[in-house]
Amino acid sequence: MDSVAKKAQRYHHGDLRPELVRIGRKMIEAEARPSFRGLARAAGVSHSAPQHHFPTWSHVLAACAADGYRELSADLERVKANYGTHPSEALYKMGDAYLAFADRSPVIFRLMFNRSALDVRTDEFASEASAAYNHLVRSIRDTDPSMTDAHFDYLINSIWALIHGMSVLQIERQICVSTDDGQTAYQFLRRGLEALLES
Amino acid sequence: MDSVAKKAQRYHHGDLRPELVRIGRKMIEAEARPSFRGLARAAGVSHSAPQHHFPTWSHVLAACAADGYRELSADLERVKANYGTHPSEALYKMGDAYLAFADRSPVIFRLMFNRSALDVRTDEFASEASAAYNHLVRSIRDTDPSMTDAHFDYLINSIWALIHGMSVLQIERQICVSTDDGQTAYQFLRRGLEALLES
DNA sequence: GACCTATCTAGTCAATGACAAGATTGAGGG
DNA sequence: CCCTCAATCTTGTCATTGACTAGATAGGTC
Repeated sequence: MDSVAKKAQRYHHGDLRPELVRIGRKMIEAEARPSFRGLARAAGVSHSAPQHHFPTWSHVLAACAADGYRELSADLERVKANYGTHPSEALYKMGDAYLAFADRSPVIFRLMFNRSALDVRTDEFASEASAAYNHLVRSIRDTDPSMTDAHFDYLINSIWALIHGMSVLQIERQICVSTDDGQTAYQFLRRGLEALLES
Repeated sequence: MDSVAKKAQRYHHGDLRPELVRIGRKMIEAEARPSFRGLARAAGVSHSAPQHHFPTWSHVLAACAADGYRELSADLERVKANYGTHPSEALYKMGDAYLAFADRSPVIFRLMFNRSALDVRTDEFASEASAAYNHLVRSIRDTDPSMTDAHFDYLINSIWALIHGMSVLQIERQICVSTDDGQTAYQFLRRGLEALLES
């Protein structure tokens, strides 16, 4: 009997919260109607056991969204570590990592940017979201450390908007390519980022 | 007794479907947990009356999303009518109209770009979405009728991504302004569009 | 006027979210 | 080592929900 099933047989799971987040992320991604009780079933515990870790289903969604930001942060950090000495290239590759994350986890990605669905505000969510954002901030600062605050404001908002928007269009399957020269969302994104950095 | 209440007293409502979409849009925007039965109550009919117009709740969501596209199209068309002789200016103002629509109806806006939540595909939704998109297509074509298809592909995707992304950041309250010179999302958007059009 | 179809009402059932009460167990202190 | 307390679980309950069904009403057409 594997470890998970064995744990399910014990009264005290011992590590239920992180397990619920891990299973929750999968369910939210894969099922049309993920639910609190479905999550409990998938974790092998009684229907209200998760409520001792998450008061409501909205708290589960917030925890899963925070976990999404955690993963996105790790992706962005890894890219920066590889291209740290080429700030513009780092930014293009961070955009690509953002696109790839959205492709891998489209439902969580949408949830991460849906303050109406996340009707609970948790510190965990806020701090993870902020950490991810700060990777982008530092990367843009690195492209020109002497830029004015006003120009930085323009760049951070327009660059993030372009990266985020391209990710949304991609997961909504709205990227339009009429020629057959193999242009991709990443190539459009890169050219757009180059244009914004030059402006 | 007003017309709506009078209709509610009759057995045959007579115009229930459009009424359900109108009420549904309001509910989806205003309530944390809009539901099929809540919609029926708000319309003053029995709990399963709406099912004769919408087989499932997902069909209600799809109809409301299509209605959102209908309204967005009207906004974009109105802007084009006013700035038709200045294609670039028309594009900037269409971006502003897009931002304004997202501000007015953030929940519907998110729903319109959430293929996972819209697990039914209706012809109505597809045609209204396509009509809205085509306003953008024509507007970009108008800025330079001689542009190549490959350049057009780059422009339509990056411009739409920038406009959409800026709208998402705005309704998620993520537009960051560190200076107090009154810069707005529209100003960032406009500068970004200028940069993309010049690239 | 009869018939048919569209559109409604009323009912049913399984699943759900949230809440409550009690059971189990792990950790800490005496 | 034992006791206590809190954390974490199980079981149960209730109102509401989505989807489905059966029957009632009424508008349109022939």
